[in-house]
Amino acid sequence: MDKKIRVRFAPSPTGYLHVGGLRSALYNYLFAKKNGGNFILKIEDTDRKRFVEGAVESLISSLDWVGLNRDEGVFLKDTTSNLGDKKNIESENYPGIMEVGDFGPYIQSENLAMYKKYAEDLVAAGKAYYCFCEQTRLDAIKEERIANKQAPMYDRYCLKNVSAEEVNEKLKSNCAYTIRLKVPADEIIEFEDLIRGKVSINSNTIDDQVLMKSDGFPTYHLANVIDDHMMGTTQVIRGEEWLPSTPKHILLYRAFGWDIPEFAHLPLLLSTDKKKLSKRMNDVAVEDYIKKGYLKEAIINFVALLGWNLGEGSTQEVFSLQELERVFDIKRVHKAGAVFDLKKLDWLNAQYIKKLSIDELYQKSLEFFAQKDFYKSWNVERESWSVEKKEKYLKKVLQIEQERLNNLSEVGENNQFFFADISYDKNLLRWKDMSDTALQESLEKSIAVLSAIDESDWEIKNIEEKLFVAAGDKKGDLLWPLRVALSGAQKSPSPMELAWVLGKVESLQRLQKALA
RNA sequence: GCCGCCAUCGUCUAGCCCGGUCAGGACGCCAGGUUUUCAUCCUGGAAAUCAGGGGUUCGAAUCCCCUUGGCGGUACCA
Repeated sequence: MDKKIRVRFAPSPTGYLHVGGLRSALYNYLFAKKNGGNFILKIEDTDRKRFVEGAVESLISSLDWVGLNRDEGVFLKDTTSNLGDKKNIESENYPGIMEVGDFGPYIQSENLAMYKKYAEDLVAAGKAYYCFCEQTRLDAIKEERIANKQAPMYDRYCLKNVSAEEVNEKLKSNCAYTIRLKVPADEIIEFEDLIRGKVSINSNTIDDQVLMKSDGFPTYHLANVIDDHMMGTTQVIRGEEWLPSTPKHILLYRAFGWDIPEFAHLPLLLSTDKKKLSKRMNDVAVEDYIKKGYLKEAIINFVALLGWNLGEGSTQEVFSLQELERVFDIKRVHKAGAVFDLKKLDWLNAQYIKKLSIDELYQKSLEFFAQKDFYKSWNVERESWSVEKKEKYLKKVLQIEQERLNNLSEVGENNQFFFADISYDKNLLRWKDMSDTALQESLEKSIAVLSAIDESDWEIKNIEEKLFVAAGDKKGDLLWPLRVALSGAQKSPSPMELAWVLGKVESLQRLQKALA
């Protein structure tokens, strides 16, 4: 019987969650769900130089927003209520962060003593050694090796020249030290990657990796292996940048005598210049996409498709998270890197916006309306309106805009005539080479038609019907001037839609103005 | 430099394992249509000599070898 599947997403708090990280998280999550396993979030914060204040919280809230729920690991304090009676303790190092589950700590900086102990065990077993070399010496040998066209590796000076007594003395006198892995020579290290198949590397090309830094923190390699083992991680699913260091990790698992998890290395996400997507470039933080008004469904769907597809002749491209949980197969993940191209995201987002109910669209749009100046002044000018009346009006606007929106931040943007008085060149009212009198007649006809419709019958269908009857086969003659009179714009939704949103009174007023 | 990974339309990709459809789909782009404009929607189109070269084979995107290119790693960063 196989062990219960346990996978984890393990970001470093060096900034916001970016799309590459989101994809790693998503694939881990999907793998867990598909296989009835646990999805865990741990934090790899062993590098205090690159630590960014608030990054842990930001990482978690992005993950939460997108809906990748964890079974264990690190949570924001106010989101732990639905986790049942799992062990639940407050983080030592991060206020407001909770660690939930039986395999903690889930934050590496809270586990320092353990890493140190295991590193020392390795030394005692002769599989690692103390190194007292200073950075200047390290830099020098590196330079020399590069000059000689050799791989810039550590020369094992401390292993060969420092005796056990000397080590003890230096340790006693508080000399700065690191602990290095003693990498065996002439060994072919081989492993089966879930995505790439067999990968092998000669141990001679692996440096004696530092396991414990002189500041008392473990390096990624040591900490990662130890807590993955402690957490019972069964599959390590991570970015391709880790592929070359996997043999080091395997060596460590072996040195400890532990079971080696399976590995899956995801292809990199590339920017349009085909370079690894970097945080330096804009538009990589999940938060940015949230702010721009992308729906989580679209982001998830898009990211899932970057390097994965259903296959088996299927051409399906629109997937819900729930669907992905059922059909995701890590074996179908691509090997090649994928360029992160926004065009398809926009299209997907538009698809998901169209699926929203008006209530949902309204709820999601409010915060974006609130940022718009045209909305703010409209809101002030309508202070006599009840909250319900405003809501009703906005929902009408949204109903018209729904099929025109690529993202929520565009809301109202292209239809500001719904919110403000309009001004336009009177010539715009003219349909083709219509004469002045024809234009006047057209506008008067519209006024007559709209006036005759009762407020209670003020529906798009009905308005349209009446207008079409009045227009006969010369629709442009009636509809174009009406549309411009209502919108003041060259491009806009149809006149019936405009009239419907604006209401009878305002529509008639705008028509009168056009006539004047 | 050294080590490793990868390679099908502009982009995401199907097909490759088990050789044999004009190399299929989607986004984007172009054109036309859908009871005025915009959007939606529909239809059609351009778009990859399957990185290149050599094999194997009656036949290769698919199997083998070489080359090239791209990317990643080469830290007391992750």
